[in-house]
Amino acid sequence: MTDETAANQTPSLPPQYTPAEVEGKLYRRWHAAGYFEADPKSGKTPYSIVIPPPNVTGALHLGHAFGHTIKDALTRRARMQGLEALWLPGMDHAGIATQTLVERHLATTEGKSRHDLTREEFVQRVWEWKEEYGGQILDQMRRLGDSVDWSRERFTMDDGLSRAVGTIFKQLFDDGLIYRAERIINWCPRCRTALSDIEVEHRDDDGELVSIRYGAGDASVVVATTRAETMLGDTAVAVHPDDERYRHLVGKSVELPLTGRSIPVVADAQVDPEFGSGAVKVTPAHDPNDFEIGQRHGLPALEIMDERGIITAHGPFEGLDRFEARPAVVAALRQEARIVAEKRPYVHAVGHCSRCDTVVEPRLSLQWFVQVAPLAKAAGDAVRDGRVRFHPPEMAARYFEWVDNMRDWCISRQLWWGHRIPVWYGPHGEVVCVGPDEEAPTGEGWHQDPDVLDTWFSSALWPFSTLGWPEDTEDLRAFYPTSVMVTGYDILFFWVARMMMFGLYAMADRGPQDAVPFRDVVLHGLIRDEHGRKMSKSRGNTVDPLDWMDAYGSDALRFTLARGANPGSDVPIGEEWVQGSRNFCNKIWNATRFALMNGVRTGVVLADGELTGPLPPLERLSTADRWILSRMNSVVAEVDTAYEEYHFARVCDILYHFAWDELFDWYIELAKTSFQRGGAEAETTRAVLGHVLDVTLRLLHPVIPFVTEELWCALTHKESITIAPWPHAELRLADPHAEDTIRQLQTVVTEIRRFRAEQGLKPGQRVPARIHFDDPLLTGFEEHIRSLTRLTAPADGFASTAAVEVAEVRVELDLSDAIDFAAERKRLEKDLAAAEKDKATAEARLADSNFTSKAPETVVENFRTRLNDAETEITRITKQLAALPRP
RNA sequence: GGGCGCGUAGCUCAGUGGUAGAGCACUCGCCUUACAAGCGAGGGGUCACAGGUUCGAACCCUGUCGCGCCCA
Repeated sequence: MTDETAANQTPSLPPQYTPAEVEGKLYRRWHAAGYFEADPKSGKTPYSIVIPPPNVTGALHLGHAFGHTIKDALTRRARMQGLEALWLPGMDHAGIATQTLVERHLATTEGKSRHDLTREEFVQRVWEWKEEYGGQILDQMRRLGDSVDWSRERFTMDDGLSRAVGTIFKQLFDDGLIYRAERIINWCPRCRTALSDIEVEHRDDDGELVSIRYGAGDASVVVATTRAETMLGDTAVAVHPDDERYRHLVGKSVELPLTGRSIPVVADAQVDPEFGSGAVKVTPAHDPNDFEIGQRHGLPALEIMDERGIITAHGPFEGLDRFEARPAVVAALRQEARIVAEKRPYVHAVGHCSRCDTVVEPRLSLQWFVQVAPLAKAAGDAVRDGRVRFHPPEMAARYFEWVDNMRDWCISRQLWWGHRIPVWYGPHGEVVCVGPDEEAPTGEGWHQDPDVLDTWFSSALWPFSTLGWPEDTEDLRAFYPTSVMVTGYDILFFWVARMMMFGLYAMADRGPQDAVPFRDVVLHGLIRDEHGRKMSKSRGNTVDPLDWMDAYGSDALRFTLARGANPGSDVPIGEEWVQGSRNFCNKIWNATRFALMNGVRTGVVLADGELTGPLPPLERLSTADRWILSRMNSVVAEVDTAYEEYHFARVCDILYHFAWDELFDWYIELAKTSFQRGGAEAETTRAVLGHVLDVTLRLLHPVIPFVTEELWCALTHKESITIAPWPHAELRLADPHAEDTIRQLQTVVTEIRRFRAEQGLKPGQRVPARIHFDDPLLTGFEEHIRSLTRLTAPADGFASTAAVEVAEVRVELDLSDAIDFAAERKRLEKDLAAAEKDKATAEARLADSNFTSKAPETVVENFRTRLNDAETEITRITKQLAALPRP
């Protein structure tokens, strides 16, 4: 192919990459072609990831974008590796969040509450809301480029997944692992439902600590509380059995102020005699510790608040909200001179609802629980004996801390939106759990439990319910266990631990090795702003990922996120970093554009008509060609290693520097000389550049799918990089000699450029020079060196006025009279100082017999070489300095 | 109170026994025909502090100080 025809075929790419012009188009093409759809019957080794289901009410935030970038990179690479890759998308129904949203919608549009509708009508409204407004995150996933299998999209309230919920509930119930009990649970008075322990966030808040005197005279005791209003529900005072101060009171009664009631003093070892007065008030219906004390001593549990947090105890406080009642009770006590001390502010940990931030109220309530002990034990063991691996491994410590100390899981929620608890109660106290294929009992007096299950109960089934469980489907057989679970460490307990418990339980018939829901758990960090601060609305530093995608492209956002993904640490991100990634994409664009403009294509046909595959025979290649192939080969291996360690930051870093600094910089600059010379040399360079670009684009594709697809198709004229094979390392390409040679070339060129810069020569200014090669190594590169350093051939009347010496290369330049001797002296003196310092370091080491006798020979040899090189440098520079005119 | 992690260039972070690195920012010079979203050159660090192990420590051990997160 001649340069002329090549030029004619060149598609004209614009000089800037415009993501908006290609992203939508490419995603639609990928989807239409069905590249993302997995086939359980392909016979290929399966690779599967289920998305930790985002919330149906949610919009994509940077945390999602981050996790999705990682999952997509893993999936795309697996697909290119020839595995049967499945990334399964979907959402959870987010019980509390969705119900709250729809209730608010109902209130503002129709002025109704859900109680104005029947339960069925309300649930119907939620479905309608979901159809109209829910799941905007799914479209945002398309923007990001997620290669998910949309044909398998799932929703936790779907029929299939609901069936899975019913099935496992029945199994757990029959195994005695689900039970109903009256306990103190975490209650959100705003959501008006029970919460599990992990849906409560403990935070230090300013409160008050009030010390109150109960009883009078000898029969009196002081107790302290941060929730004074709960004294209305006190049914005892407790002291430690060994506490001498109160021994005389144990078994007696004291008068409870404001109520006219008299309550007993009990001795209980749970009381800490060191804390406060050593005596505590006991409110069994409104405090978990007090509940336990109450159980032990047979105390009544007196409820004084309703589900909204409003006081129900008879008296002047009835009808007050708990936070209004608190100061009112204190004031009343003060009037009776019962307050002996008050501390404000008193900072203490307060539980808040993780959904709405309302202060959680411990409340005595009849709820359903999962008995977690056996499940949690199995979940811990699977990690302990290596069936499931954590990345990074330190994160397993947190996991163990949780599963080894887990309390029973409260799974009932007082909501209408969700999976209704499949238990019926009969007229004579019957309790019947009804499985999915069973008939519910009917007749007078039978009714179903009104509550629904915790959303996380259904999310915990996700790795197998989405694949068809409880049916024995092809998908389930092929894709379970899934390959990897990728999620933020902040939701380790919500997802990973519970998916482990239920996976091991439901899939137990697979045997211990294959019952696990996933082989690897990758816990990534949290997104932070450019100063490492947590992103939050109140801080005003949140960012909508769509804004950055609009401004810089999805690839730029993805690359920035992946490049920040150092295992185990949080990921700071700022707009300038996204700009930097955009610049990188643009650089790739222009490098490929340059290649195409120079007739580069993949698939080599040599001038003699010989078809050689991707590369010409190695013996026909130049040193530069062999160098870039050797480097490429190392990069392929390094990228694979980094992927296997889930070290995405390193993947990006390796590729960024190889692409930009080596391929797009040095190799392309050297290639310019080849292209200029033309002929066979230009032809092999075209072949090599085409191949290395092809491989580099494929290596980058999992992280930046759009720009790589657009360019790869232009370069190869093939169908899609999405289904192109993942590159593999080839030992035959390793060429240490070529790498050494180019390293030397780079040093020579850099030194000449440095000389030019320090002499104040303009980059464009041509300077006549004579180049001597004492060593033949770089002889063939004279033209390249001249081109890279703007040195012209010596003409008549050439007069050497300055020289640059590097290793075995001496360059004499004719600067006429323009030479700046002071700058030159400065440059040489700096080099001399560096060489002398190096010499001193090496000498000191080698003079130490301890070092020379104990250190490995290669290390000692290394220092000998350094010493030698430093001495040579010193001699050379000293000579050059002496030749300079005196300042 | 228990556990985990982190203190490296102005900023954000890699590096985990053998000559201290990157991106951004900064200084100087360039619109050199792929790219100014670019090119060339340069400056910048007692690797938190104190001990110890080692021929050799940013790296391993001990302690101190500071910061973050999880759990109670």
